[in-house]
Amino acid sequence: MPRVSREQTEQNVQTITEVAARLFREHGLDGIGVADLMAAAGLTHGGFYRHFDSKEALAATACRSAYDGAVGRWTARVTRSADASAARVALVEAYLSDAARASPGLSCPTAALAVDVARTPAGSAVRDAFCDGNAALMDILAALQGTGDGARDRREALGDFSTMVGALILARATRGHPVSDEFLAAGRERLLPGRRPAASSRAAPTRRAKRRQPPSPRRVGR
Amino acid sequence: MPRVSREQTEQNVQTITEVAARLFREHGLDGIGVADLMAAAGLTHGGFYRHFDSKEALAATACRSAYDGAVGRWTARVTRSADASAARVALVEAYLSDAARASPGLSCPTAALAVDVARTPAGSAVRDAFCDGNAALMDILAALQGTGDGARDRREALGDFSTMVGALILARATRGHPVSDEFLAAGRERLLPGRRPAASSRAAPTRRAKRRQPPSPRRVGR
DNA sequence: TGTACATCAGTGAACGCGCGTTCACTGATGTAC
DNA sequence: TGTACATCAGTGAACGCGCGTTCACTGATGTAC
Repeated sequence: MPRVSREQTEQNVQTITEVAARLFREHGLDGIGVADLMAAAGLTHGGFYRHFDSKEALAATACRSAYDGAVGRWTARVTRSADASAARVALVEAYLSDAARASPGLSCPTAALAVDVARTPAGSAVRDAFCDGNAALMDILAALQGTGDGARDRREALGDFSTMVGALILARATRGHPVSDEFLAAGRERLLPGRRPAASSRAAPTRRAKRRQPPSPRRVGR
Repeated sequence: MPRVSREQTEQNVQTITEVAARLFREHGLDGIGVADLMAAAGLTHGGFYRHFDSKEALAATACRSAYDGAVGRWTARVTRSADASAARVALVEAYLSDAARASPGLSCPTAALAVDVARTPAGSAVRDAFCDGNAALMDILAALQGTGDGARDRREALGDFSTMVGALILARATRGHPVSDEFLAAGRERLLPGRRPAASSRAAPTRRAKRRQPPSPRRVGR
């Protein structure tokens, strides 16, 4: 049933983009093909090039779409929080959660795509999309640091994010081994020292709640 | 010139493994083919299956080889250091250096392969090799923490390593942008607070050495 | 030690397959009158 | 508003290509005597 209404066309492009944003994160930029992407969007592969110049062009668009989603989720979490410090806690706990580990296709594009992007030529469209999106996330995280020094806020945000990305990637790579939970817990402990483990994490159930500490200031000793 | 001496055969297998250990890290497990790997080892692709059951089997062997190299380099650096604290500093500075960012094929297998491995089925040989090698690195790093508590040493090591891996991967993904240097610097600052930037890094040359601090204890406030 | 022969590491062509991309075609949509 | 027709989103076959893997072959190596 060819020739579809104008709004249906727009809807299809949107669906392809969103499906690609998910499947590229799950399988990598080279791990999923045009035909599979189109099939996942409920279409056949032949029509793909009426909407995108190439698979690489879709990858860039999908990457931006993935970051749009991430920025939206981060912003919503910040808005729901009482203050900047609570927002930072909420972001870190969501980032280093069982749910995030289990669903790379719906979680942070940076953690899912960074290594793929690093193997991409320097001027590529995907790389630009990645850098733009990543910068947007860093701006959100920097605004929550509250040191009163913009440059320092930024440095702290980059440091926080390095730990978040590393712990999440390591937890995913070791999924199934006990060390996977340990990475998530170590990342949270490093960024939110003294906080009790979130309910969703059962990294060390045997000694759960052994030493209940008062909620300490979020960054000890700086 | 077929049929080669027994020792030449062993040498060839060794060469294939080492070449694969480098090229898999550079291009990803799916980013380099058997023919290219064999060519890089100075051979043609036809003889490959006399030595390895499959490309995947080579990937597992190459992964172990990559970790053997990494463990050797880490151990050598520890041996050369005056004490555990100095060894930790040396490891972090080497890990988050310009040289490491520029040469994924010769640097940490975890940073190069973690995302690829995460997309691999849970029981795969590559994943096992990855987890074994990673555990060996964690043991080295834990032994340098010196909190006097083994479990805590391990947690600190996993936290350190999360930051190291995250900062290196992010620096690679953003290479060419100014933020790339910032990630390396932020990771070093986070793990080695108060230390002056190493000579190889010129992340912020304009305010270099503005505030020279005394060498502080390596982990403030814990 | 010397000779005859079996072994097998390496070669290069070939296989089937899946990929990104192209294209002739279809028929409902959107437009011109 | 109604009609005729051009447009073009989507289809499915086809293209060339590179991949992982197989295989018949070669001839130096290693061994049996």
